[in-house]
Amino acid sequence: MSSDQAPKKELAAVKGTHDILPGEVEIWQKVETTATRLFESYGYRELRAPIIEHTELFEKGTGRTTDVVTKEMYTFVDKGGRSITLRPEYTPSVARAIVEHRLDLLGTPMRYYYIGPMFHYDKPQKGRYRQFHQIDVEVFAEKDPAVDAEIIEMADTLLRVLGVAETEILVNSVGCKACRPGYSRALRAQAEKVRGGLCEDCRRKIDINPLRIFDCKVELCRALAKEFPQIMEFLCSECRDHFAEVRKYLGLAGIPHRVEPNLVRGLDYYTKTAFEVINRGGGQQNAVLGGGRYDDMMKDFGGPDICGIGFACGVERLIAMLSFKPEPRKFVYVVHAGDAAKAKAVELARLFRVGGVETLVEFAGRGFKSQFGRADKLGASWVLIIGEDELAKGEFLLKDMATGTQTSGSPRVLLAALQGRVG
RNA sequence: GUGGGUGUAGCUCAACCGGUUAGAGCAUCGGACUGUGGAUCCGAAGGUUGGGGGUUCGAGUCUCCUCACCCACCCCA
Repeated sequence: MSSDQAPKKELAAVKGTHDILPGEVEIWQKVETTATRLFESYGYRELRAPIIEHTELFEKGTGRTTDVVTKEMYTFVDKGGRSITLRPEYTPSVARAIVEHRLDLLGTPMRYYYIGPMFHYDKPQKGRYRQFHQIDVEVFAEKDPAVDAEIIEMADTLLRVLGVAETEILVNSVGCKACRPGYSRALRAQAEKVRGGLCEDCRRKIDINPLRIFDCKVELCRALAKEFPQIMEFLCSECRDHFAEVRKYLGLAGIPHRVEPNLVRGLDYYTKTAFEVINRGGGQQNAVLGGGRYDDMMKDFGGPDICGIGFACGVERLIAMLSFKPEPRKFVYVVHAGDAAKAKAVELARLFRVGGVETLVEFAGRGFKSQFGRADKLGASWVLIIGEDELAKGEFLLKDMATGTQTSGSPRVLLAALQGRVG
């Protein structure tokens, strides 16, 4: 019946998902290779986890009370009766892999990165898609604040190397199990006093998670929140020292940042350091990167007591800020006419490719003129000409499309000339 | 999940107050031009006006439903 009503529906991409076509995919490749090289230079290694996990992993890891878990997961029952979820975030998968493979006993640094798709069942809008992509970085078993600064430095460097401007790094500490309850109580008490002035959502937040009142965009709420106690005054000495050290190392690294006492994270597991990179010029979905420390997550969901810290960067949001124009490719277009020339075209193209030269052969059977037109339109740097004369001589013409000059020579001579000129 | 906006050719857009066969530019393909690109000229192809119902003698136009996209709330990277 759906096919009667909307015959084209099955031929369209699923709502909130997108094809990344040639022309745009080069930007993705640039971002991916840049991030990969950068992270590897810090000693981080790629850890690839499956796209699907047991639903329970996110319920325990991300948190049963979070919006992500309660209403935004792609969850289904597989044929074996298991509840399976398309990962909404990556951190729980890495934690799971560590426990499953006892990576903590290997003695190797537990510094991992990954770039791949995540899934949220949300209503799509700008900067928010059902399948989106994240660059994810995680460090485990490093409780030293210097590592907090290290990954913030990596995040900042990634953005700078990619040429992203107009961003700002916000940092905060959200405390720990020892000190945050006290702060929550103080916050709740203060919020209760001004309950009548708060919006409906914020009144609900008073009981659930008063810290999230700081996220509200309603003018009056923001004004009232300014008078609320600040977490810095409530941090225990350990958290206070930790935060001071993070800032010290950020300062030594020359990383500009702003302490934002109202910065809170959406996921339950964060402790101590929380940070975010926002796009100043961006619209509503202006958080391009966010993360923090989660020292209790592993233990809380039944694993070993290993602390962690990490961040996730939204690739779509990152790319939206890029003005990067990919370099035009340098390649050879082979013009050929006749069966013998076609066979020779295939042979020489193979030779060129082995020699590291990108070479395109088409078989549409066009005339010479039309083939040159194709080569021009596709942006070929050179045209290799294979016709009867060339076949007879065993020497072929190579035309430089920019200058129009043609040189004749054996395939190996021509290849050698090209090899010096391809990037 | 809740609101608002927009859907016409591959792309960007026309089409009066509801009125004949829904047009143009770009792109595509072909020809002028049978071994040499960008230009020019000529031609062709391309559409169930997102889909479905309703009103009407007549709907791209009005109306309802639906789908998709965009924007905001919400959430978050």
